[in-house]
Amino acid sequence: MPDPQQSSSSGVRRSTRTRTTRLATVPQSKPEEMADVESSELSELSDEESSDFDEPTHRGKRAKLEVKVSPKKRVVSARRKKNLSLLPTVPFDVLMEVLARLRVADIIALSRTSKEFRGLLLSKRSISVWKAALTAEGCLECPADLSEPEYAVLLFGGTNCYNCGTKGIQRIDFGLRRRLCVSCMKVKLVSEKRFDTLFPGSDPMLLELIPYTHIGGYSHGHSSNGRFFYRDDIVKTQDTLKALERAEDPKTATNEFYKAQRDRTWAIISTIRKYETWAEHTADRKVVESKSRAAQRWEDIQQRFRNIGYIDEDIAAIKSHPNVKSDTPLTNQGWGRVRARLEDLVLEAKKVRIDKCRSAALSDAYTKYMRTLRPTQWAALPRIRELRTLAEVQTLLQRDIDADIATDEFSDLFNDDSTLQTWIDGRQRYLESVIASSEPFPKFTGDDLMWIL
DNA sequence: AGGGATGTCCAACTACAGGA
DNA sequence: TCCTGTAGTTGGACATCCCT
Repeated sequence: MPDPQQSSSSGVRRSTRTRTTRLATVPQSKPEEMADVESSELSELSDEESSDFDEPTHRGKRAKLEVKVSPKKRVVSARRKKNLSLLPTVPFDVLMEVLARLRVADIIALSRTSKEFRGLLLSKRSISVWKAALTAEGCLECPADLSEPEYAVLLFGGTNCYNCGTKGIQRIDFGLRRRLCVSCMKVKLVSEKRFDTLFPGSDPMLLELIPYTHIGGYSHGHSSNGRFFYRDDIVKTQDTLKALERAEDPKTATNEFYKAQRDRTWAIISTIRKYETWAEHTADRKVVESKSRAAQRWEDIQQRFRNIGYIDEDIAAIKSHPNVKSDTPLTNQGWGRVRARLEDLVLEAKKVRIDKCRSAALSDAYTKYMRTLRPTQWAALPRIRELRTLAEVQTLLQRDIDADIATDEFSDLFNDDSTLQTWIDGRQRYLESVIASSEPFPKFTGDDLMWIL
């Protein structure tokens, strides 16, 4: 069977590692057991026309949660409830209209809220709700081997590993119809090369009945030429074949099973690329939308700072701050939370900028003053670094950052002789004291000089 | 020996739980 | 509702293994 998954340039480790497809998913986490239970429950849609309850999965645990409530109290509490618990009692047609307007992730979340909703949403008569939501989300048509709820859960049902429940698995393996974490891929995927070793005595033709992926557990997303099968799929298929051997007409039953499974596998494998491309485009769109929201947030934050008197040059200091880079739209409440933290940084940037400006103005004024003197007088003058230590200069530099300082004020520092003269006198006294306290120069002999040289 | 598959390391990124 | 810390994934680069 030709492999539609393989690119034409097979034989080379593809540089194009399969891209991560980040789709909108239900934010709440879902433990492994839930995934399994849900998977099995979703595998067959309920034929019930009403929203009958499913049997509790863990009777023991559920029993503890049951609280006996008198009928009277129940009525009172129901009236007081302001949650969604009464929603299933809304006329069916109305409810379907409402549900059909929800996002897929919301419908999944709703189906997980209660047995009533689960029963209702997994019943066949709710299919239109799922279809409408999937279409509104721009999804491709539901694959024949999946029900709409299964398809929805695969795309939007959370980023948990289908095997262990590990969160954050962004990549959907459309061949395996699962999300799998790296650890589970290492354990659960069977390379066709190792099939003989791991399943000794099994017919290799068995693999033609099972969908597969080209991304193994150790490939870090690299697509290889080999086929990787999900171990449980192999075991399940083996078990089915064994069961068929006990059928009335084993040969016919087995042949029919082979044909149906081959067709199903072919249908899956031949459409993988299509679904992957869709997922990539969706992920790209999500990134673009996220960037757009982040840009808007940045603009909003800048505007808020401008409104309270800061300039863009200072505001730019916070552009890379995590609170700014977020793509969450800026609300008044959000602004209230982040303002103090960000304003500290903007203020710090403003102080640095003002200090630089004043230092430059000081330097300019000093240079102009020095040019009024003879170069021989410069040696006695303080350097810029020393100048900044003078009390008069510090007073000027540390004036309130919102206060303007005229250029003349710096010039006046030097035009007033007392400022610099005080420093020069102090310097002179210091040098005289150093000379007075130092040892007289030793008298070197010729040998000493030779040694020094 | 060559080339593909597998494995390691690490920085960057992301989702999410828990706290405020 | 938002922020923060953390755990885990992703993906690039490179090393090593293994098959032909």
